[in-house]
Order: sequence, then structure tokens, then C-alpha cells
Amino acid sequence: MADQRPTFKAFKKEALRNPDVKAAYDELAPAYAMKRDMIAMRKAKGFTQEDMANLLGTRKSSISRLESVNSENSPRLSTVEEYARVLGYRLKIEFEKNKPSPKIN
Amino acid sequence: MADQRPTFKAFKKEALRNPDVKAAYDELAPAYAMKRDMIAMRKAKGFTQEDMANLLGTRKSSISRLESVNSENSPRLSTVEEYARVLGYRLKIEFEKNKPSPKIN
DNA sequence: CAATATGTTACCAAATTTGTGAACTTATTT
DNA sequence: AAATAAGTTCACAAATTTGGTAACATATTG
Repeated sequence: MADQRPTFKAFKKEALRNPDVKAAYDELAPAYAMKRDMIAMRKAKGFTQEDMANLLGTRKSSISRLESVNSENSPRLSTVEEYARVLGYRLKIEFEKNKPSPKIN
Repeated sequence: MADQRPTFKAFKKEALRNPDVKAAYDELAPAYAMKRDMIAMRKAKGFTQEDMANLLGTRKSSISRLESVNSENSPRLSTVEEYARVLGYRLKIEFEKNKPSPKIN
């Protein structure tokens, strides 16, 4: 993938000019980022999904679903909190003001 | 409440020396802070719970429950996201490494 | 390549959250 | 003080998430 990095960035930038694409992206981006972080934290400890399942008293299939970006589930806050807790992290929830969308007219 | 502010701070500090109290506090503090922020954002716009209910297609009783610190519910991530969205905010979820508890021995 | 470990997906049951109306309490306005 | 607005709580139904098993897919190891 190394060779096409600039191409992909350009593609992404161009795609995001489409308001529908932008809306969908903004909606999903936070969840994507969160799951990316969760997986990174787990791997940093050398844990498998099954390790997490044991720590949390559940099954690896649940962990897979929780980490899956494709899953159409929106997990409970407490589910994410506990996942983080067994890895030695605590959840910090913040609210960021939206950037005002520049007027087109 | 003005007069007893220092007293309350001292009380809180003392209470948190109890490990059980501390554990309960750490577990609830993030949710408390989040709800406090949500209410503050809503009021900053001059919205009532019923206004929020209308914006979100639900009823004021649901909003009350969502904002309630007493509620034993852990809401879905998407519920908090949408609440924030109609107020012009987006959710930012971070994971903070726990401070290592100082060894007692 | 074979064997094993890890991760994914589908399905159903169980648990929990959310929608809703109603009765109630508390705060604000007239 | 009375009237209205705002917020709370309860109970139940509806919707969604989570637990669990199994079969499959993909990666890693021997």
C-alpha cells in the first residue's frame, strides 16, 4: 500500500467534498477511531480477543463484534468502559463543538 | 452552600481515602461528568428537556432519564452521540491510562 | 503442508435500553 | 396564591445489545 498513499489521501479529500459522503464519514469517524484505539490498547498488552473475553466473562465472538467496524451495533457506554478498565484505562468522554460549515452562498 | 465549600472539599478528600468509596467514585465519576456536560450544553442553548425530546423524536421522560445521574442505565454510545449532535457537538472518546495505585506495603 | 491459534459471522435467547403515557414534584410566571 | 412550565419517576411494550454456540475464515506455528 506504500506506493499509493498520496493517491489515497487525494481520493479521500475529493470524496469528502460530496456532502453525503462527508455526513456519513463524520457520523462514523468517531466510532472508527474508538475501535481502532481499543484494538491498539489490547494488542499493546499482547492480548487476544479470547484473553479479553476471559477477563470480561464473555466469549471471543462478543469481543470481535465489539471491535468490528462493520458491526451495526452501538455498544453501551458501560461495555466500552469495562473493556478499557481491564486493560488499565478509563474512559474520557468529551464533547467538541462542530466547526461551522462554511457558507456556500 | 458558599460557606461550607472548604468543609465539603475536606470531607470529599477524607472519604476518598476509603478504598471502597474511592472505587465507587472512580467508576461513577466519568458518567457524572458526562451528564453534567450534557446538561450544561443543553442549557447553554436555552433548551428544555422537551425541546431536546422534540429534536430527537422522543419524549421528555427519556431525556430526563438520560440526563439523570441516579439512573442505573448505561446508555448506548449512539444515544449520547445524537444528543450531542442536535446541540452542535460531536463526541470525542478517549482512553486515559490509569495512574498506578501507590503500593501500600 | 498440517496443525493450531486467532478472528469473523450467523443465529437465537437473555438482558438492557429506549419509547411512551400518566401521575407526580418542583420551579417559574402571572 | 394560582396557573403554567419544567423536570422526575414508574410501569410496560418495543427495540437493541449482549451472551453463547457453532461453523467458518485467516493467520501463525511446527
